[in-house]
Amino acid sequence: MSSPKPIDSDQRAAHKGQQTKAAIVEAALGLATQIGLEGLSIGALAEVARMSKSGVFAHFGSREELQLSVVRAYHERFEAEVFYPAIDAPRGLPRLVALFNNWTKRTTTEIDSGCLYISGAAEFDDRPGPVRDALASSVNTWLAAMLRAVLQAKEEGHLDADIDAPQMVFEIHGLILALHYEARFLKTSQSLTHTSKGFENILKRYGAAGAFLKPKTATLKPV
Amino acid sequence: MSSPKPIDSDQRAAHKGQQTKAAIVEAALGLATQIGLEGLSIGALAEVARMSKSGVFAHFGSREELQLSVVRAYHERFEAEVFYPAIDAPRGLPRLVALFNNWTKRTTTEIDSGCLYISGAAEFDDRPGPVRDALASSVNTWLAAMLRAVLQAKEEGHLDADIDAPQMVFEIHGLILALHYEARFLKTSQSLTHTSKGFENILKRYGAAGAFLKPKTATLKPV
DNA sequence: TGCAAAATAGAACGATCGTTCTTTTTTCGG
DNA sequence: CCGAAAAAAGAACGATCGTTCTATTTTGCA
Repeated sequence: MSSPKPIDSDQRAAHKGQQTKAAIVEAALGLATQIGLEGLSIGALAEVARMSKSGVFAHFGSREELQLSVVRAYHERFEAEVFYPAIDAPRGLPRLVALFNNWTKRTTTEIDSGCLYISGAAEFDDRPGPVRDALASSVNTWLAAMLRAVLQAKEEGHLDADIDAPQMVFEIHGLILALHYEARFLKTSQSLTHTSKGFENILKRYGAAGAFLKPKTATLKPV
Repeated sequence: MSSPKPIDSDQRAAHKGQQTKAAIVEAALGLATQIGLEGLSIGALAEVARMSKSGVFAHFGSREELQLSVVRAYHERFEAEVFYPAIDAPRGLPRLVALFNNWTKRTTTEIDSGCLYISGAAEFDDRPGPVRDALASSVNTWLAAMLRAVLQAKEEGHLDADIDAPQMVFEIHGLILALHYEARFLKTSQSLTHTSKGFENILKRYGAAGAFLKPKTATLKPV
């Protein structure tokens, strides 16, 4: 019908509005990981972004849509930082280990900033709506990826054939949650060590041969 | 000096003010576990308690003091429900198992209401102040009790002599956190089963003989 | 039973919240 | 480089927040 509209919904040839919107979401992501999605206020965000309240608001139309944008941005970042780098590792146990190590590394980084999937779960655990759905969907996607990695490690013979894969993912998830809790809230110093050791224990119990853990100070020893 | 003042700081011969204050804290506890300590507003609390805002406020003098009262009340309840019933169990592994089972049971109950130690950690993890201190102190007290139970089980010979006790407590803590997260937020159905199985796995790995887990449907089988 | 003290209510405050509306500024293709 | 469209700013709204002050009601001992 009309003249060629800009089809780009993301980066390329981005108009001014899309650029500043991305910058706002970036700032909002920083605020939300620190003070939570619920604590994220448009006024405070405008101050950080050096804009007017209404200028910020216009990009989203509602606070809920802003929160959804933040969740989506966090999801993308999590994918790019934890998931994608790990699928370079060989299918099976190496990939599972890579996923866990990336997850641990990211959680360790987030000791200062906070994890949106954890703070968001606490804030929205009985507050139905699109934000809760988006958060839960992201987390479930990630846990499903972990489950897939475990199942593949089983198929490849890197783990015992009779293991309960969801059980293993649950235990791994617990390690990460304990790491975040004790390191960020309780400021326990040994949390990272406990997490690594806990993962080793899990691997052993589920039949992984050898030490597959790859701390950043040690070299990887393949089987 | 003066005439005999009422020495009672708690229940006995409580004046009207202390009674209603207890009732307010009770209501506040219910609100806070659902919507969080930060979400707890005096207006909403007054409505639940069927009182005026200022009437509620007068009992605490500040919102922060109200939050502290809620944390203290939660601590007492946690102690009464999880800790004290377990010290009836024999020192060593039975007591450790009892502590864990009580913890799990309480967390399961809290799937509908929420755990203040978990939501509070997410809300106050980088918000310094008395509320954060009170929360962290309570949690540390509880984790120290768990550590003590593990050490005693080691002394009694119920666990291997060379185990890393803080490591074991960390892993157990992870199970509870994963139970709360997956059951309350993700609404995963198998969470409780995964928690029990995870505890069995931990017990085995740390050298506990026999099945010490005591689910409510099965009978306890002592060694 | 009377009366001071304690407890509760009521009204109002400044601040901040999300949102709407209007106006001004900036962008960018013809 | 002009002018329509997009983007940003500004002001104001009703609501709610924690808190303060004053007035009213209730309590409980002498």
